[in-house]
Amino acid sequence: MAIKTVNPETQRIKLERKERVILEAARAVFVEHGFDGARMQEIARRAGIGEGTIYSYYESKAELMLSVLQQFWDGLTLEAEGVMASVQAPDFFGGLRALAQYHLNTVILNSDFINLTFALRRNNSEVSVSRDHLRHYVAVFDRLFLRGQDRGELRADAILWQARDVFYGSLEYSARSIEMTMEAERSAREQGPVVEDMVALFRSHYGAVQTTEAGDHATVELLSSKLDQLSEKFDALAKRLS
Amino acid sequence: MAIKTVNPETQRIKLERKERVILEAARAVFVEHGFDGARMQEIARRAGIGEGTIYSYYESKAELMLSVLQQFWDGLTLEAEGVMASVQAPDFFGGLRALAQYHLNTVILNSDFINLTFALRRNNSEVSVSRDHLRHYVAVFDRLFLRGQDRGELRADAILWQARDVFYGSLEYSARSIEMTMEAERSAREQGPVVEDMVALFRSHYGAVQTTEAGDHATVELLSSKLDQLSEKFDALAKRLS
DNA sequence: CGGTATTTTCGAGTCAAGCTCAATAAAGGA
DNA sequence: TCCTTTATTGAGCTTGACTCGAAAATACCG
Repeated sequence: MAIKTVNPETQRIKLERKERVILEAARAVFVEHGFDGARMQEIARRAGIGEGTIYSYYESKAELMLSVLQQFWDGLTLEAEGVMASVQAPDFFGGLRALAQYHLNTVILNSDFINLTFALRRNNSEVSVSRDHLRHYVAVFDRLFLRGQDRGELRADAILWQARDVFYGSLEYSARSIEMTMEAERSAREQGPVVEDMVALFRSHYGAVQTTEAGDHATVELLSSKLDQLSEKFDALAKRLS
Repeated sequence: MAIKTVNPETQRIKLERKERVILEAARAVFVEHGFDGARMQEIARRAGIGEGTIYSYYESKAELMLSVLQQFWDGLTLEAEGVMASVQAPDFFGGLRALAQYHLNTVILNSDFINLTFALRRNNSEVSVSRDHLRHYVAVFDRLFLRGQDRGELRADAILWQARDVFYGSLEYSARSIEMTMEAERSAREQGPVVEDMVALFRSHYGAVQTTEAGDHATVELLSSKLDQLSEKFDALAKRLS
C-alpha cells in the first residue's frame, strides 16, 4: 500500500533530530569543560551514539564547536531582538538601556563562549561563519542607532561603527572586569552603574545638540565673523567721530 | 686557587640565560603558529636544547605560554609608559591621544596574544598572574586619568574604572573590527578616526564642563577675547563722547 | 517477503603531541 | 681523582582526536 511508503522527509527529519541531539550534548560538554577539556567520547556518550558517528556529521571537533557557537549566537540575536521588541518606551535611549542591560548580562553569563568565538578564529579557515553571526547580532544595535538618527535623537554626523565599537567594546570589557573583581573582592562594581553610564555617555557624545551652546564648528565661526564685521563697523564709526 | 672558584652567580646567570633563550624561542613559535599549533619539539629545536629540558624549567606548555604572556605584557607596559613620557604636551587629551594611538596599534599587531590572555584564563588556575599584568598595564591609563582630574581637565565626579572600560574596551573592539574588515574589504575604517573619536568622546563626556561643550577651547577663547577688545573700544568711545 | 544496494553506525586501531623518567653528562666539592 | 649533586636528554608512555573496514540499519525493487 502506498500509505506504507515512508514520507521522504522522515529520514531527513530523523537526521536533523540526531544532529540536534549531538549539538545539545556538545554544547553541554563544551560549557562544562571548555574547548580543550571537552572529550569527544563524552559528547558521544551523552548523545547516546558512537564516537565515530559524530564525524559523519561534523568534520572535526573545531567544526562541531563552530556549529555550537553558531547556534549560540543565533539564540542571542533572537533574544536581543525580543528584548528590543518588548521595550515600551520607543525612544532611542530607552532602547539603548534595555539592550545594554541585556548584553552585559549575557556577556557575563557566557564569557567563555564569547572568548572562544575569538580564540577559534586564528586556527580555523571557516572564519567567515562566526563573522556573519557576529554581524547579525550587532545589527540589532545598528537598527536602533539608525532609527535614533532618523528621529533626530542622535547627531546626524555620528558614525555608526564608531558608536557600535564603543557600545559593545565597553560592555564586553566591563563584563570581564566585573567578572574578575567579583571573584576576588566582592566589592562595588555592580552592573547598574555601567549601563547607566553607557546611556549617559551616548546622550552627551552622540545625542542631538539641544541648545546652540554645544554648536558645531560652523556656528562658532559664524559668530566670529559677525564679531569681526561689527568690530570693523565700530572702527569706521570711531574714525569718523575723531 | 681561589680565583678559579666560580662565582656562585655564574650558574644562576647561566640558568637565567637559558631560560631567556627558551622564552624567546617559545614566543617566536607561539606567534608563528598560535598556542595549539605550536610544537614543543620545535621550541626545543629553536632553543637548541632537548625537548625534556623545557619541562625542567616549565611545568607544562600552558605555563610556558603564561610566562611568554607575562613577558609580553611587561613589555607593553614599559612601552606605554615610554610613550606617555615622550609626549610633549602635558595635557590630558594630548596624552590620551598618544596612548590611544599606541594601544590601538599594539592591539592590532598582537591580537592573537591578547586573545590568548583571556582564552587561557579558564583552563589554568594561575589566573592571578595574568590578572596582575593586566592591572599594571591599565595603570598607565589610570595615572593619566587621575592627573587629568587633579588638574581640573576632567569632571571630578567621573568614575575611573568606567572610563577605563570605555577606553580599553572600545579600542580593543575597534581593533578586532578593523582587523576583520581589513581582510575582506580594504574599505574605510582607518585607525586615525577611531583615535580622534575616542579623544572627542572623552572630551564631551568626561571633560570638565566649559562654557561651551563642543567647539574647542581655542575658538571659544578667541571669541571671548574679541568680545573683550570690542568692549574696550566701546568704553573708550563712550568716554570720549561723554 | 526476499534479496540486493545504499546509507549509517560503530569502536578498535592509528597517529600525533604533550609529557615522564631512567640513563647519561656536567658541574661542584673534597 | 672520586663521589655527590644537579642538569640534560630522547626514547617511550599516555591521551585524545580522528580513520576505516566491517556490521547493522534502511531503502529500493521484483
